[in-house]
Amino acid sequence: MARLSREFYARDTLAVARDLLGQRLVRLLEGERLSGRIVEVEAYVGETDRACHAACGRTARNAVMYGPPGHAYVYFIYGMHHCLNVVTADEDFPAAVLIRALEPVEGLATMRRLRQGRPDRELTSGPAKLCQALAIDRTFNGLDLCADGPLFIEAGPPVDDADVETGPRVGVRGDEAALTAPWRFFVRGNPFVSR
DNA sequence: CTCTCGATGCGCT
DNA sequence: GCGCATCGAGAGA
Repeated sequence: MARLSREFYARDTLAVARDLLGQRLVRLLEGERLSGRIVEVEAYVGETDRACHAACGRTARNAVMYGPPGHAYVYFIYGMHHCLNVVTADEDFPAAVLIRALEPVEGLATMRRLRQGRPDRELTSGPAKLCQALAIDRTFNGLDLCADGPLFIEAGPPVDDADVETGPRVGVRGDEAALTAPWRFFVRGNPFVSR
């Protein structure tokens, strides 16, 4: 399967979020492929989105969101967790899609080890869980997903509109618009969708 | 099953 | 200092 192109990411963020469902996130770890099917994402769109990390303008932390599309934006949260986003839309417009859940496909044994023997259902059913299962940390911040590197997204079988469900984003703070925007996209009925 | 709460590092006000 | 795009343990039902 082919690696997704820069053009895929250089589109409207909500369209990218929708289309990321069904694609394959791949992590190369010591020669092994760890991968999963993307089943849940959330869009964060520009400085007017009060839940977006760029809501207060550009800082050192969110600078990658202002860069070119197709790069990883990885941040550290709650003193112990990492979350993975992919940068979308045009350069200088801060937007990204948070990868919230995967259905594990390759490298299950290694994922179980990295997740300290948690049940398979809990290997990648959350944004910080999947980073732990795929050994993704801050050193991946700014990584080009379109280049020849240890982290990328491959094309997978598309998800039919009938199987896509949307809703408000999980765990966000902000104004009324940020709390109610239906910018969470997930595969209906998939057991690896968070909560 | 549901709910509550503590852990823990760091960027930003 | 404050607050965070979370997780998992523990308690109760």
